[in-house]
Amino acid sequence: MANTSSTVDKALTLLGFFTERRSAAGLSELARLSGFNKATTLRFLNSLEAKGFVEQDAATRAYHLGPAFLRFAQVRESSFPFARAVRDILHGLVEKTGETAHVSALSGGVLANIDRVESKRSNRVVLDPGEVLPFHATASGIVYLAFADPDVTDAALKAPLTGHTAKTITDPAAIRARVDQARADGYARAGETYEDQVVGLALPYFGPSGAVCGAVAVALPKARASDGAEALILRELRTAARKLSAACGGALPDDFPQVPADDVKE
Amino acid sequence: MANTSSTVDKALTLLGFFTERRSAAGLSELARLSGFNKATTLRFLNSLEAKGFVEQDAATRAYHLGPAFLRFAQVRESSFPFARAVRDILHGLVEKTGETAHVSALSGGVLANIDRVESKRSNRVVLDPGEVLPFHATASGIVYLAFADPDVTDAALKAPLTGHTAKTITDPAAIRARVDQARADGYARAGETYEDQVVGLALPYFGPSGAVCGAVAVALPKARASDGAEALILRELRTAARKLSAACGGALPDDFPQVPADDVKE
DNA sequence: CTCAATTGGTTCATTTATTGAACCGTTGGT
DNA sequence: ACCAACGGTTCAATAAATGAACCAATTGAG
Repeated sequence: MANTSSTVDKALTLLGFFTERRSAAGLSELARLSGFNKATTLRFLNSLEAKGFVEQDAATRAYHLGPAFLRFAQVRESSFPFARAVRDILHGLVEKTGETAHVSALSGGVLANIDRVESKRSNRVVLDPGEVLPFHATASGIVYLAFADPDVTDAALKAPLTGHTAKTITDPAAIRARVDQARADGYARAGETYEDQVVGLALPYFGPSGAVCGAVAVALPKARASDGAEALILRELRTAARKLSAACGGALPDDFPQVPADDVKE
Repeated sequence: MANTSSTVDKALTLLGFFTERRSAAGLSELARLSGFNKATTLRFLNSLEAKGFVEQDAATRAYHLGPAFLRFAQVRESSFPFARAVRDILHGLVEKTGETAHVSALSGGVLANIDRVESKRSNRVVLDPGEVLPFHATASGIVYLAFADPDVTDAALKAPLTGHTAKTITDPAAIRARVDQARADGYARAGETYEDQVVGLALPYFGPSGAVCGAVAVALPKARASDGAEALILRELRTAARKLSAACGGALPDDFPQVPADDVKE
């Protein structure tokens, strides 16, 4: 991945520093985060602002994501009504499983949450929309790598693997084993590798060319992760992955593994 | 405004060529539209693609807006839940007036539709989401200019004013008179200046610093544009503009003109 | 079945925009 | 009054953007 070293590339990375937690940031802060010179950062911000990708708060002088995203999200949506489909599918998953569900997609080299619907239970898993999911520490990431281009997988495993909990696996060889397992199983399971007390189950979904687009996952408290519950979730995830692939104009591959055992009653 | 001629600026303008009508475009087409060299255009597209701002269809090789917009729209929304408020307000307007309503915002130097909800009547005005509204030919544009910074207004009137219908006003002085009128009235009306047989009514809404953010408008077929109907619409638009300003963290200015005559019964 | 036109994409010398250290004026804390 | 950190500006040095010419692959007409 490294540095493609194109100016627009750099400018666009600035946008990636805006997250739910840090929804606004000042010039110096962004320069520090990005490693760019302050003058450079400012020029980028001005360009981004001119096109509505960031906005500057007149009072605090801090920058935040601009209204262009509302507009372009609309345009994309009108020709490619994906967000709506995702939303419906997630609601279905939450209703059927009772747990928090989320969908991620590869966007700019990272797997990022596209949308999420939370469980209605009081003890539930909470996720940030737009959150970036580390490949090695989440079920979504593992299952994505399992069906991704080998180059992508290699690149992801070469990157530094940061620990998130005591159980996070950071040995590339061990991750690779999990990835291979996920490819054979057709799903991935992550037990407390990203957040304590949280278990994740994920399936991939595919685009028109048959390439993997992202993952759909359910996250639940470890206490409720019984075999029966997980089997149910995997069954629901499979139909969700199928619908999601359809919404992208794709489909699950013909040789995609049956999920729990084989309860073929479509 | 002219051309700041920064590389990122140029790259970002490519995104503007994707509209509801032209949701995908090939390399040559984009190069033609933008006037950039093919090589340049390709480099831009590659950078944009690397960050998820465009995607390339594997089969047709055409580009379309990427999933990054879904993600960033989410992030922006989570810290600044505007789209949701807009949607609710528009539904309210459509219910009360029976006509198509839309909200626009300045984004990248142009006034672009943020969202729209169509009337349920069979004879209704149809709008494209993400559509760019010409300042001089729409009620939204006029009323925006009326409350915008004088520099912005001057710049907009210096740009070439293209005709859209037989009734489009293209004389800068005449437009300026309309703008001044709109500032005095607190609203703008455009009769068939953008689309034949369509009348538009628009009010501005304001952000935290008291600066105008965009416009909220109702568009209806000329045949239904009776005085009574328009008065009702203006009344509803005013409450919509107030809510919308609140959603931005702003408010209508204290000296904002009362709309129809004065039916003060809040 | 050819020919010509158009497509997406590549190359590389020229040029032009990008870069960053040092700078300025403000602001906010002590 | 001080200092530090802020947002923003300047300008020579330099690295990156540019674009005409060039491929290879489709496409469509005669």
